[in-house]
Amino acid sequence: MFRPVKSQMNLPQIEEAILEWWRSQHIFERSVSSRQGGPRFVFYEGPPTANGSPGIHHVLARIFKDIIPRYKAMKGYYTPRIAGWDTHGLPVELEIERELGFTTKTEIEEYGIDRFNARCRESVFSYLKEWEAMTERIGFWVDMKHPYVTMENDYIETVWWSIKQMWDRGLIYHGYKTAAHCPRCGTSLSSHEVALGYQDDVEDPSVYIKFKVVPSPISESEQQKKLYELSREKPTYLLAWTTTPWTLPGNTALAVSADAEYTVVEMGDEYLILASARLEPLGLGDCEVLERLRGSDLATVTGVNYESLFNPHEFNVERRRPEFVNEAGVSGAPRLILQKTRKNLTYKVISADFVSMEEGTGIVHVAPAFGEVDFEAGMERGLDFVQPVDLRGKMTGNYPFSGKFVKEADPLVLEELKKKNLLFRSETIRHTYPFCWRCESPLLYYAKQTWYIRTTEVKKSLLDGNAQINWYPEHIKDGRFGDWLENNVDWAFSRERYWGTPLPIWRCEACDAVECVGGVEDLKKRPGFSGWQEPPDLHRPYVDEMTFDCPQCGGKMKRVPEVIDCWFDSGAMPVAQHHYPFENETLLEDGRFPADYICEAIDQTRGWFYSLHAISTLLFGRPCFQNVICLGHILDAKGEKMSKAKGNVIEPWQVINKYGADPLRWYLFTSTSAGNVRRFAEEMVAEVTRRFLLTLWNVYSFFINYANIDNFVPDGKPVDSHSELDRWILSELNQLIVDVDEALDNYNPTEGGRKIESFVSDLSNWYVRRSRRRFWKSENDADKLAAHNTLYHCLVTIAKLMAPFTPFLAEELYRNLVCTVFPAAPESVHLADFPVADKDKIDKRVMVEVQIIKELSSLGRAARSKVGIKVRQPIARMMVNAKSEKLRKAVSRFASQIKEEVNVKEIEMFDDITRLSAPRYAFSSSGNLSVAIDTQITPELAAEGTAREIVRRLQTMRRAAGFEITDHIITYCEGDAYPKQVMTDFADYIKQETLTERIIEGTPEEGAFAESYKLGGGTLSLAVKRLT
RNA sequence: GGGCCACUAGCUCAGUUGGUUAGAGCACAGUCCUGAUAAGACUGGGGUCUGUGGUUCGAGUCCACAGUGGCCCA
Repeated sequence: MFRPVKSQMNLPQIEEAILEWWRSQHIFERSVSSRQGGPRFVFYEGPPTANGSPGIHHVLARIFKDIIPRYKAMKGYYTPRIAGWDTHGLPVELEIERELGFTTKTEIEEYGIDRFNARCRESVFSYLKEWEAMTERIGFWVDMKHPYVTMENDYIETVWWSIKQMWDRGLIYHGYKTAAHCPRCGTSLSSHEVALGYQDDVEDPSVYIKFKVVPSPISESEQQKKLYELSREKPTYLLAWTTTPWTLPGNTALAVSADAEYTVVEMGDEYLILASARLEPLGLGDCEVLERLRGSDLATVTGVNYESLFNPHEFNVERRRPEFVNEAGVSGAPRLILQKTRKNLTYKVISADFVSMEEGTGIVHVAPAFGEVDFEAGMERGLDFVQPVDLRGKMTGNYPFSGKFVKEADPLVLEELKKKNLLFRSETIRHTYPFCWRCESPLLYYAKQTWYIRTTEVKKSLLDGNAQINWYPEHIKDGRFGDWLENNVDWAFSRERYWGTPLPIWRCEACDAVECVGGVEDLKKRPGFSGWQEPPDLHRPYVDEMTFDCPQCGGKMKRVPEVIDCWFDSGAMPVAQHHYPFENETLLEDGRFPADYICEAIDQTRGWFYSLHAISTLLFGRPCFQNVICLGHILDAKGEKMSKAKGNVIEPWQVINKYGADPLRWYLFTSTSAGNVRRFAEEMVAEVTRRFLLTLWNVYSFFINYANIDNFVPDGKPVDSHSELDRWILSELNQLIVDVDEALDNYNPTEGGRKIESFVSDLSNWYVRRSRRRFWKSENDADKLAAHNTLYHCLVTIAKLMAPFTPFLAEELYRNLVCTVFPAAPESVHLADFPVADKDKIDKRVMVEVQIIKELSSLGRAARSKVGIKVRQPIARMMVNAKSEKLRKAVSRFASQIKEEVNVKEIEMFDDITRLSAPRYAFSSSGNLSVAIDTQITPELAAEGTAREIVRRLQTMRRAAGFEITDHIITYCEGDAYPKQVMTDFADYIKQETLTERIIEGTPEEGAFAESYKLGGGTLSLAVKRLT
């Protein structure tokens, strides 16, 4: 006996009960341990930060992470899943800064790095409980009792080890990077933060500056020679444009486009040089043209020289020049070497591909201290580096505008240039400019020293490794991810912050020698080591206290101040989660590396996907994940990004509490492909529940109902039925197993889920619909048993197929269908094996035939509806055009099905259906199928129709009266002659269909449920009374 | 400014290697069916397959350009 089931379903309640049962029976742990000895399937969890509430996008990622290992476990793979938490990084610090009301780093340092970091440490798990609750509630099975945590000493130690590996191979260097810098907060901003603060319509100066050409007799072309002559005739100027006058003291080059044409024009007593294409836009089209030349004539090896606008030496500002020199232990790092004082300082014209002809003059002012392209050009060409602005945004040196904030210096700089007759034109412009998202100060691009990992060294290896990875969707591989790798630049991985893995590099205070430390023992055994504290904490400020003696000069070595990018932390998880190589030395050989599967959203191409791949390639020369599902983002129902400000954020708990986790899971799996952007609408979760989950539930409750009525007990043997209907659904079922297995094997839950949906629709709307009578009939014969067995087998198989998708519902079905009757069976569907298709049962022929039969039935119903004959009214015959042998066979095999479905007495094949005549026949056709129905209703057929009408009324009354399906009744009737006659003529039929023991003519007894109807042209009063 | 993805019915999505009249579900209207069903069936309205060119005997599908939206980078 199965546990009785109602046709209503309260999923949230069922799910909570199953969660409780899973917990108490340790089903997750056993689903892993029971497959020990099987092949390994390795999943890596990309660690979320637990200092914010999990959102709907986290649910999406976590269920896609979940489904594949669940499937693999059922396929016999040993698949432990370790949870992880990302605990470092700027977002954590910003949260604490906000709490403390800090806006500058000075405030943090005054507060104390120890206290600050202690607060960070506390805060990272502030939402841990909620994350754990959510993770469990949505059925993401992952070991949260033994997670890896990026801030733990062991984890940090492995990160140090991995950095040391790179260091030893010369892959780490100290270089420069241009970053957006907030002068008020005194810190660099990450690109994400910069993106938060763009403002449109910012008014800035738009000025044209004249740079005076120094005549040089050294010429490399005719044009250059001409230029020399011109510049001796009259003062000649290169005209450049800028919106940031305060950067002009830092100018050390002018850039032109090599292929573009430039013109020398006459302007009163002087000559100007600018791009020919910019003459008209600047209103200089009428000037007299003296010479035309190419950019490459200006930017020759020696270059046209021009006078420095502000010679830094005159204003007490340093002039440096990049040189590639070997710092002790650090190879090939560019350093900026101080240059000697020089009078009459001149700079060169260079050519560069960033020169635009769309704005300005076609000659670009280059200041390597400000701006990324400027800086890169400076490094490449060895340009001078002049930095006249400090980190607070104030002009240094002793310029007339020294001490002023850059924006305030702008007009003063222009005033100076005007005095020197170097200002050609001064206007203003409105454009987009970034501001600090916290304090709204204008951001300054500023070149700073940063530690780099030379990833470009292994670029080929990165690309080769990527070629071995299966990306879902595929286009990410050569698209977004492949492009990112193709354009690889060295990884600037240090951060001037506090709460992060400290960079394990120590520098000698005396001789500047640097050493990299690869672990705690490595550190402690250094000569003269001191500063260790118990219990150890490898974070700042404690690690900053640890010092040792310089092996070069014996001086004191102190750690450099930087921490590392938290993306490096998470990217090191394949080794760091196991504290490799300090523990688990066999990690690389014992099957725990690389991962078979990872899954995150698309933004991780430059985040975790990259950091994993880069670190693995750097350390081991091969990728650390083989298959990856890359999810698209979730937008709201209107296609807009969810944000707290817009108030369109979906709260996952609300959806789960209302509908349950499985409907949400099913919706997310099947609504669109994993890689697509998706719009989330709560109503769609409701729809999926109604359309699919409830349909399945009702098939299930239908089965339980009748199985219990008949005391059906499955025997566990393969179903062998002679019924064409059974053979059809079993064929479909086995095909479904093949399809779902293949879809999940190809990391495509969407495809697999949709196949299941379509099967369940067939099962409910054709198999059960067409089999109702077989379950309902009173004899317990072989056909009924076959029907029970077939439906049972279908439901059990679906439960197993759906287990990875909807683990709760699948469990509920499985526990009742299987565990109640087979005590020896695995007690959870998640401990069961994934179904294996019996391919012999797949019969394409029968599948095609049923398709035809369904279509013919539709046509029959359509023809009836055209002439207004209700389906309840039997008709004499339906003609089917007999176009092919295949069709004839299908019809003959399934004739009884069509007859019932269309409610027709006979099916006949007819060669030329068009010879039948209207109005006797009504036609309907679609594609190459057509049917005709006989519309003539004989009195016999009419009476039968009336009988069916009576049965229908009685059934409705039974239900309205609240009787059970199996209740037997007495039926009373009184009324006009015709309906009463029908009741008499069809008494047996009516009694059988409505479980009526006796039909009594006359007034019903007290307490009977009574109603009156107009039927067959007369009135009939009916009443039903339950027999006790 | 560059790259990637998407765009098919009011909404959510299918649409195989280019090949009959572009489909499904939801929603809407009418009719029917029903002792598993919160369902289902039939009919109907609703489509310049984002647009413009091109390749082809033939384009929703392939190519180019443009537009809109999303993401990433600058």
